[in-house]
Amino acid sequence: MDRHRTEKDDEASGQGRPTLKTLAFMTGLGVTTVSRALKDAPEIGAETRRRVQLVARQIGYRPNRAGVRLRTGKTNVISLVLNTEHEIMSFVSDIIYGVSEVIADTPYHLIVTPYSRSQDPLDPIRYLVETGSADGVIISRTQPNDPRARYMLERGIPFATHGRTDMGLIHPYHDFDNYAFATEAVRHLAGIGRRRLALLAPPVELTYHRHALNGFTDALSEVGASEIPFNTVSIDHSIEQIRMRTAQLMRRDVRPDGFVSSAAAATLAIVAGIEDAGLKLGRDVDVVSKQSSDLLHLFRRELLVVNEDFRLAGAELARSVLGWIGGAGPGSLQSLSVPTDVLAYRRPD
Amino acid sequence: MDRHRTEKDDEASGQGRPTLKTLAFMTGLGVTTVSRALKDAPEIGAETRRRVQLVARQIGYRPNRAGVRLRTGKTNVISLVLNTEHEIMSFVSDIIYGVSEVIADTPYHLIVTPYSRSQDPLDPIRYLVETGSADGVIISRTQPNDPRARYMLERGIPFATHGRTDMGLIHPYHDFDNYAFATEAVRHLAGIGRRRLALLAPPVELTYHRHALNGFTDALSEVGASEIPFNTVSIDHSIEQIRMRTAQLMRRDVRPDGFVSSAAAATLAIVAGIEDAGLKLGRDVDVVSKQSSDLLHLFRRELLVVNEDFRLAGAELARSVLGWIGGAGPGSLQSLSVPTDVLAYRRPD
DNA sequence: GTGACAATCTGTAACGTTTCAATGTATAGG
DNA sequence: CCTATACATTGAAACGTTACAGATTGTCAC
Repeated sequence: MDRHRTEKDDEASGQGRPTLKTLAFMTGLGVTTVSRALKDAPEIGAETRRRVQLVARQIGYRPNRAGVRLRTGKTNVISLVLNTEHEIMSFVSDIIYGVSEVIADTPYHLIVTPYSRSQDPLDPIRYLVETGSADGVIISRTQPNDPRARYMLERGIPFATHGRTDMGLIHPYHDFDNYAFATEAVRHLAGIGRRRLALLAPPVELTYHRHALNGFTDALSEVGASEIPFNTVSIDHSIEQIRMRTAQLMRRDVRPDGFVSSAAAATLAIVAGIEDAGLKLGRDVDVVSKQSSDLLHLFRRELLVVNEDFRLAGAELARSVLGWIGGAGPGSLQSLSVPTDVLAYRRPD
Repeated sequence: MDRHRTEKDDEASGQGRPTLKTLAFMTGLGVTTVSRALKDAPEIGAETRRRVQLVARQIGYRPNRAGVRLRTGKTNVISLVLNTEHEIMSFVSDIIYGVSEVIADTPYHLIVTPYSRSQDPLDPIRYLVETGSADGVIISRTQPNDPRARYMLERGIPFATHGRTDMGLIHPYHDFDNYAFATEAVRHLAGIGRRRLALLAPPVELTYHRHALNGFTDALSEVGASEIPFNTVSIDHSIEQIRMRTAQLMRRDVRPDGFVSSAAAATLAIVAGIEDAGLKLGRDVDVVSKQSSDLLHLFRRELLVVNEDFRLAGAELARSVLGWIGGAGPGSLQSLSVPTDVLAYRRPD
């Protein structure tokens, strides 16, 4: 009764997911032929090919990922590597959605590989590469001299970075033009009469700190305004810290009459700090801020905003990785997203 | 020269990732023994076991996922199924981080499976189940009669829902107690003298719409306040729509003097609408809002907030799915998160 | 009619793992 | 001394796929 079922070639094969064997049985062909027919190999007769593909579609055949992966080493996986503590909130979901959009009609799956502040950022990358868990990787918080990018270049695994590196090595990236953002912001502030400007920059270790800073200082000298140093905090600091430092700064004799802020959440803190010091936004001081969703104008109408589209970034990053996997040259997979103009509040219609 | 390499048993095996074969060769044992030794099977000698495990650790052996998956059907994957359009922003990242935290020291990977508004929400679930792509699934936007939960229960695939169902079927879930939130919110508003309250509820199709609504109305009659209907919009509507409707409502003769808002982003819109109508928060009207990160008080100090911890939700959901996969009873894997008190603004120290 | 050649199709092996059914080796009981 | 019994270890097969080397046709030139 409990003899183990031995029907060697399970001709019935009505049970479970269809496999190549199922298709082979149904079409009366060999497994190899079916496999090749499905991928349009040239040595398969045109009619056979059509027949196989028809049957496959009818019964809803889907290649078994484990089978493919074991045989070929191809995982059909893109890994998005994220820092669990730093990444700004809406950022993450938008990037994910952007990536999803692009890989939706490919066989790729998106896996999220997190790492915490305490860890070496290289750890998750090493894991992915050593275990061969992904065909391509997307990283953020890119540094000028980024060990992760270097490591993956050495190992020859396709990846794309959110933000640029500066190591003289070529790899795909997508970046927001933070230099342009900062210059435009400064010009705008100068245009409305602001003369003493402060920059809330990204943390120094990230590449775009320099971009923002260079844009800021270049534009300062262009318009003849002066900088009020504000580099004891970055957008990575807590809301409370930024708020406190801003308030301190605003209580000084020589205080800024304009801010450039590299992140929306930080802007909330800046404004709070300004108001803590008893000053008023739009009268005593103006703030230009990046934002990734259209919320800052609800917060304070006086804010000046520039939009950064993270969903687009996600999509571009995914396209880049897929492109590299597909054999395109890494140098041709780099893109820079141009900031919108500085936008003042507009009453909704 | 280009003869294909035939060294059948690659005794050298110094190349590439170590496999069971590598370990077998190094220890002089059979592949089977090694496999069993690594998983502490009882019929393996104690010393052999130690020896194998030592060597495995030394050379950094990691089981090949594709091999395991092909042989056993176990994917070691948890899938988080997300709606690409509706999910509120910070929501997603926090959930992901919560899940990550829990699966960090398990062999599980997290894959994100998105679906768009246009799609049948059942589509991604069907895909996952049919292709056997995950050992467990997490879904959100749970409905009272949820086809996805029903489907997965039928197929016997472990899952957990963010939010409860109401079909008389038992499955793991994590939920925020929105009934308690709404009652507390109403009580608080009543406590500061508010008498005509409006509720900005979740969309009707989601289970927690009822929870919030019931809590709201129950507490209304308890405190003897009255409801100003505000059900032409839900938190799923756009910022602009909520803002407009709020403004309309606030211009009526009989207008609310208190709001209960089920989402932070929506609250920004409500406040904007209130101010569009020329009224002042804290004087003409008070608003109690849920929030998932501590930003609303920066927005307007007069806001009253209740915190919902999505990271916790993610962690609980992950624990539930893993528990079910591990054989625990689905009924024992349900949890409800109790709201904080209603919090007024407190000046930072 | 024979050989050459192209056009199609097919069996075998392998990827790394686990399960099944043995195999071998001591130990103890008779 | 033989046999039962437990213990430790093992090879073979299978999961679904693809690469490789053949195998089977039919066609055509001579």
